Amino acid sequence: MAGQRTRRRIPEATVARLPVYLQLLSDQFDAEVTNISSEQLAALGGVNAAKVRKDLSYLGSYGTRGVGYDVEFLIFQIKRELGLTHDWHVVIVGAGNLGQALSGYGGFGERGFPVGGIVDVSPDKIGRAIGGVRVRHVDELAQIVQSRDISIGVIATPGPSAQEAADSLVAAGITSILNFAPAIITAPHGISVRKVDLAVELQILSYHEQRRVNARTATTLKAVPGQRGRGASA
Amino acid sequence: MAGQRTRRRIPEATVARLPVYLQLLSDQFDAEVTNISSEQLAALGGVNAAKVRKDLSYLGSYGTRGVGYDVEFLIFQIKRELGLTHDWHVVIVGAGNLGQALSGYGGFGERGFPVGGIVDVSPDKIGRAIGGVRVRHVDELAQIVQSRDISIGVIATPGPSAQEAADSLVAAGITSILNFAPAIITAPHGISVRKVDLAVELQILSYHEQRRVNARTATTLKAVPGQRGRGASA
DNA sequence: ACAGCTTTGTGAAAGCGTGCACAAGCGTCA
DNA sequence: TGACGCTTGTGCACGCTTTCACAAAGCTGT
Repeated sequence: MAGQRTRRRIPEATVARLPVYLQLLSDQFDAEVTNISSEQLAALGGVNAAKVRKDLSYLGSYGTRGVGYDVEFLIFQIKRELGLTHDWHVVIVGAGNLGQALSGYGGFGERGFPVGGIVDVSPDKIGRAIGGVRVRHVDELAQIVQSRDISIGVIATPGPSAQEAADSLVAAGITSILNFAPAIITAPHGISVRKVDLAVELQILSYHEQRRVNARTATTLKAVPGQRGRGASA
Repeated sequence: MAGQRTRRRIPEATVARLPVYLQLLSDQFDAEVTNISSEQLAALGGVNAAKVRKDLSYLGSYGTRGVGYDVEFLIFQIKRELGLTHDWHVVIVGAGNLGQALSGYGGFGERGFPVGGIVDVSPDKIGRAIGGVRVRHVDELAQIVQSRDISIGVIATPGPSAQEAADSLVAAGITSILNFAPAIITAPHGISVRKVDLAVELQILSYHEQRRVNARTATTLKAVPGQRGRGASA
């Protein structure tokens, strides 16, 4: 029965891992592997096997004890659960460096998210074609969204314009937003928002590098005495 | 590696939020706000005020009760903790679509992570200049890394080449890797690895869209909207 | 049919992260 | 100087996530 899909709620942490399993399984499928155990899949993904099994168990009991999982069938089930049985067109707001980079990079279309439109406000960007898609004015957003039944918007504007872009997307009828701009945006309840900030990722790495350096100098100096309180090292 | 440093360890979840606070505080500083309360900062970031205070408390006791935090001082402390008191050059492996997009996008340099080099294996890419940096052969990686004292590498190759790229980076002396390729890579213990997969983010959004659609068709039977978005409220 | 080996699916425990609630501390003003 | 109002810093409880451990279940060979 088809109506069973909404009954179980999949934890957010699991949802975030399903695409990874899908990726790994697709690689295996291409390598003509037809069956895989949770242990093998865990090794490929660098995670714990029990976690893999628990994650997959949210989809249903699709494994065979003593054998493992059928690769092709599991791929199908994950795709179904993630809603990847059809393409989702996306619309990109912002045709600057980042927007051009994102739409020029073919990765979206290849993975089931073709670019259905790009909009900007700047007259000297409108009309240009990027990655085969013509840049249109942001006022046409609602029309673009409706004509292609688009529900996912990508924000690739500069930080200060991000909230405005989000408001436009919501007004146009978008229900999910992927925000690449370095700014926090707010959206009405019921709209899914995710943020990817390339600089933030680098800053997190920087923190670990920083600690590495600190640890190294601290080891050289051996135990630094005193320094009571905090914020001593400058 | 020597025994675990007992210097205060900041939880990973907090480390991931510090760059966000930094961003917000910088905006406030530009707007000439000199003092801010945890409540205000929380509102800007769409998070809980207690979380903000707890996060900031890992840096030290830099707030003033009854008053709040000094914006400029807090910016400095976060930067210090994240190791952002100086620029970190990065080297990009892969000069294809994604690599070109990343280095052409000025966002890295602006935020303290200038591109110190780009390498590829393809002869027809080597020698070309992208975003002011000349593409060199991957064999020159170690030399590039050492001459500029680079410790962060960015992988922008196709998925199948990602592990090879990672191995090259590690061999060249890199200690942190940001992986944009759609593949899981493994690195020796002690190397920090982070993965950003644009398609994965979209797939997570797709899951929520999928549920929305299912929920809508199911509302004919049940009147439970059960909406769960991410991100902030106003 | 059964013994032995493999692997799943899942309770239960342990580990983290989040948010509440409040005492402690600081500034202000009479 | 003392009382009052505001905000930080943090103990504690709760909920989500991860990991362990093992019974249930399937396959193979005798």
